[in-house]
Amino acid sequence: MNKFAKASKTLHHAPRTSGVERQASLINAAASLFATNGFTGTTTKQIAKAAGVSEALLFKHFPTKRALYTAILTEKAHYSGLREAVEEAAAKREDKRFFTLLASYRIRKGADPTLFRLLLFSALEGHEMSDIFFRQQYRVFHDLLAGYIRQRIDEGAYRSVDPLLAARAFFGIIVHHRLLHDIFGLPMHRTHEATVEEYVSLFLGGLVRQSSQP
Amino acid sequence: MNKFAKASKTLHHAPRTSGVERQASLINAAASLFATNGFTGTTTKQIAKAAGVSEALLFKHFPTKRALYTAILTEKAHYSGLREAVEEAAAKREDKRFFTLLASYRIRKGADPTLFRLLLFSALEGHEMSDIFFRQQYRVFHDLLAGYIRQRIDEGAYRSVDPLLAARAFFGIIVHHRLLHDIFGLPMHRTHEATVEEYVSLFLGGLVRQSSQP
DNA sequence: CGTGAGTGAGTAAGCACTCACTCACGTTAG
DNA sequence: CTAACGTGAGTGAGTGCTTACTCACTCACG
Repeated sequence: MNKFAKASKTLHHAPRTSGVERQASLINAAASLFATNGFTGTTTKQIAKAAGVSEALLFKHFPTKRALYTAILTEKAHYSGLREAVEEAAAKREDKRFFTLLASYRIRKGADPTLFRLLLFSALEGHEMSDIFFRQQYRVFHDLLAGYIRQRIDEGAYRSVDPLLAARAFFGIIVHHRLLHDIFGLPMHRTHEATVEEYVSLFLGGLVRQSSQP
Repeated sequence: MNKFAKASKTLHHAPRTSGVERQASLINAAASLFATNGFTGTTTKQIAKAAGVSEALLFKHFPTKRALYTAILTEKAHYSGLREAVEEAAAKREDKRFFTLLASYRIRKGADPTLFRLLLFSALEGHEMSDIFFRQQYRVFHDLLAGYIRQRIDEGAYRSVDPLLAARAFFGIIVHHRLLHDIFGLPMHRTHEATVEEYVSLFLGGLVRQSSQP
């Protein structure tokens, strides 16, 4: 990581980068291009150019274009530490906070659509890593959500719905929002926060007015 | 349509097909391939083979591969006559039927995922016809739904929610269901009818139990 | 001076697309 | 009734270009 100090010795010729750094920069460049143009829509020439190296070097690091794609999906499959915060809200039975956390993790200012696009492309194009990528990015929260709903039904707090379908419904609202705005390019019509609040309120409270006058 | 009678005259050489028929068979073959592999993932050779003609003939009908893709999106942009049935339910204020109709139009036995896949691919790959295709396939019902919800809010039947967001939430549940099953290949865990009913009930009634005991 | 980062110049296969051509068939001139 | 003809369906064999991938090679650095 202290390569820069050494690099100053040789000014005229480019300083050499370590293998892991180069690999990372190739993965980043490729991920962005694959997310934009898909697997078949991206050429190894484009990737090499974006990473600032020759195509030959790309193939020194990854034996095939497909292997590079696989490496990206494997690397990007890791998720951030949202789970802990969500589980805390779940333990305290803070329903609104629980759902708001889940929703605003995906609906927020400056959320990067790269992962979402990669996920969709990999599923549509039928890449072999698609399943694993899907499971890691998606299934984790899906199961967490379904488990919480089941628990709250058992406690009598929620209506007796199908927990799996309810979880999918909530995810549907969120995922669809991203589909509309990140993929189809629809403009936002409310702020992220107001949108999340409305979605959560709708999901928890439903649409039909509960008769307060009998 | 009586080409086959004439065909019996000449056995050794293939009977000729009219231009419009050939065009239609090319569009069908191409639509299926584009839906499966995307635009860049499909070759003109594959399309020609699937339609049973030479590549040269394909280019007699469509000047470029892109023109063929555009022709498909234009043709497939038309939707069936669901709107009338939905508007009838809306006029009668049959809430449950209204939402069930909309949902079961997309969630039903043997629903063809081709259109959905084409829509997703065209949006992801950024084709110029994507917008029009999206509008025709999607926006129509979206606006219809938002309009109905707004009306029912004015009549005091629904809670005072944002009609646009509510419409998107409902569509989200449905679209996400198709995403999971048609694109990600998740198995169904209930019947189509039971699933639709649960989704509609969830959307209309919400998740949280309404306190019947004060 | 050995190791490994890095590349220019390939290669064979595949790509979208073209061209010169054949042939089926309905129309029409003799 | 037939023969010549025009039109349009249909194709085999290309075209130039791009693709994923390779190889022989250079050179920076510990």
